Amino acid sequence: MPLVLYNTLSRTKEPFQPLHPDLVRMYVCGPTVYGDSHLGHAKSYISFDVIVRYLRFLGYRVLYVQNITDVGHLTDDADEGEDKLVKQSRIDRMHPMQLADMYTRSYYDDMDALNVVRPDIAPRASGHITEQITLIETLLSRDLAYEANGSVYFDVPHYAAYGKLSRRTLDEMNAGTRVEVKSEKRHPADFALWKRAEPGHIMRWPSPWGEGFPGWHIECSAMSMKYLGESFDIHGGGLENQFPHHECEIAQSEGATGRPFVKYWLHNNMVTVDGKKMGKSLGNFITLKDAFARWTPGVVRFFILQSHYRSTLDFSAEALEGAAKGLGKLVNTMRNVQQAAAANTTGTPSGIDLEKHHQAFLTAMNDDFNSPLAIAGLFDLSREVNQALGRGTPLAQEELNAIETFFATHAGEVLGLGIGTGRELSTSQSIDPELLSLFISLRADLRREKLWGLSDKIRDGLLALGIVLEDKKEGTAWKRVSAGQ
RNA sequence: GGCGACGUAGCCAAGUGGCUAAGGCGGAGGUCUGCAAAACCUCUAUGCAUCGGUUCGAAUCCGAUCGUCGCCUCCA
Repeated sequence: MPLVLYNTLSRTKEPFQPLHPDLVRMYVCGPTVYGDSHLGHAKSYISFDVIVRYLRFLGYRVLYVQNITDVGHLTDDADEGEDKLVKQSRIDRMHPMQLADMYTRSYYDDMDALNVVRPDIAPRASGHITEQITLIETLLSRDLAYEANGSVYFDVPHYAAYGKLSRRTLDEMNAGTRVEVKSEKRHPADFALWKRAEPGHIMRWPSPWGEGFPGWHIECSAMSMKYLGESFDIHGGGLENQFPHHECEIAQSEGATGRPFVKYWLHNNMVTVDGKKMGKSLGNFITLKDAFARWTPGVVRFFILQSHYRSTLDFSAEALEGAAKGLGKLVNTMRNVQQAAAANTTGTPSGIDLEKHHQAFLTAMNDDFNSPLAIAGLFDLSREVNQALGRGTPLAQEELNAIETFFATHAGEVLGLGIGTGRELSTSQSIDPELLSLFISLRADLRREKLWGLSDKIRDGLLALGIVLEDKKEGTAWKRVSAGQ
């Protein structure tokens, strides 16, 4: 089955056909950097990370652009609304750009920990004011925008296709109680392309309409088209950006170019807590830095990938603990294979059909990136492998290597779980392996003498330091306390 | 008020017309082990919010009802 993906534009799964045969151009809405990232950010960026990784795995060349929003958006629709970055910087007594830089670094720290591949281009809104002004001028010249008191608004009633992504009509929006009529706007649905800066406003740039700053949606249109062209393949983002943000992006972009903007719109669903959206407004968010204090980044990543990107994912400590155990099982299997391989024996084929598992993985991922189903397949393989290892008859070196490669590729690289790639996404501090092997050797002597009390003292003592010992036929293996503890 | 989702075992979560409803966690029992740990084996939803309907056949399609949530203001 070829790759199909759910396109919000059509509300159906469509076969994936990039505009150019081997090149995929993809844009994902990045964070507004005025605070630490939380689990919701992780779900979004891990989801699109796996999509990028999988497309590359399929052989596509992917150009991945993800912006950093450092201009901020207004906290409300009124003229006196304050830029979130400016507001936070006043609270923190920092320059807005200092704040933006601080949280940009914080964001990448968290994403690096989660093994999220960095975008190929990470443009900042503040660095692309010129491009945004140019785009606004184009819209003005096309009579799709108008100036009012130093601000510029998009003229929504003059743009017929408005609403095609979110499937809303202007009538419906008129009926809505939450769209306020602004005196400057000709129509309640009109949205700002450029805002006049009031005297105290710190973030301001010169423009043909006086000093001001860009509106809430124009940056993504300007930057995506600058780096990916007027038409590109995939645009991703959180579900809550579908309207108005992405609807406005389409209007601005297609209004300016007259060409289709994006072929596939992908939206990830949210992380919930007790069934409610995790977000800044509710104050129920868990920052990634807090989460990492309790679970390793790998566990967080695994937890997120165990549900589909278009499903909501309910956070609870119990669910995270379950994910930690599950990931530990896969990591153990990998370790078992590596230990068996280290024994360097000649052996017999186990009958494990890796090609079958590969096909199952492709089938799962080709169906709109069904990572939970793909992971279920990894557990199936894991069980087969452990059965084979426990059978007593050693496996051939080549087969063990093939299994190791399979895990390293599918779980480690495509899903980014780090398994078998030498990068287990663990935060625990390292322990000297040579010192450890001395203890293990000492304990082996004690066990030979059946001095169980002393040997158990070593095992318990190491456990207290976060090391688990496992006595096997081939000898004693050790590992850090299972991922996530 | 408008628009749109979702409701599968104690928890997380696949499955969207057809063998006995994936997988993980948890739980019960067992094998292995000096004891553990790890691993493996067996069991753990006659049932997919409820009630109707369509169909030879529905968790899957349609309708109603109940419940939860999202968007309509910045938000991944």
